[in-house]
Amino acid sequence: MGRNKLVMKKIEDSTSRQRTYSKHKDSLVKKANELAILCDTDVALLMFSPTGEVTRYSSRGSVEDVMLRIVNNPGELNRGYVYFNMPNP
Amino acid sequence: MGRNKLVMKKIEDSTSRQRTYSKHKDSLVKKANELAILCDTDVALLMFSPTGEVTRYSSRGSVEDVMLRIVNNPGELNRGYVYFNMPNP
DNA sequence: AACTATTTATAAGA
DNA sequence: TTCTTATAAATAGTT
Repeated sequence: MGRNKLVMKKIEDSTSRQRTYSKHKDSLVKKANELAILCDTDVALLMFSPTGEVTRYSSRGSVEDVMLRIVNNPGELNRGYVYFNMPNP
Repeated sequence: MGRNKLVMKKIEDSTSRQRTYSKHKDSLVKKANELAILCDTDVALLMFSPTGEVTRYSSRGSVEDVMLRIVNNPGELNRGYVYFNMPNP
């Protein structure tokens, strides 16, 4: 989006890549938080910048707390969605 | 966004809440995947629907694999961002 | 760090 | 409920 259409591949220029990461990180956390509030749900988000800096968001307690909800309720694992290594659209 | 401005509070009507959850879930996973590809980074996302259904996304391996990157590199924890229970903007 | 043209997401409506 | 569409929101490239 923006001035040009998005091409879904790695941004090769490291400065642009870091800048894009920073923008997208903020909006991803914002949207995760919106979802948690609007729908009154638990959301946990964890990501690494291209330089290895960690960003964590959790709607309730820590990221680990949200994950423990799965550990403590294994049944939930089998009735949700799992996305692994999605291919480019 | 859309026809009206978004009010950042819990959607009280359960049907609307579930419908909004479903849409936002899909776009959140999409954006997490975009970030992972564009910036060549690890992203993990975990959420629960209003009815308890789990959605998990990870750019590499499982959500647990991404989390293990933190466990295995505790130093990273201290130079990132942490968002806990963000208040409404 | 701000701007803005444009793309993308989505709240209501059909 | 699945599709449409008007509008809000995100953002790529620029300054």
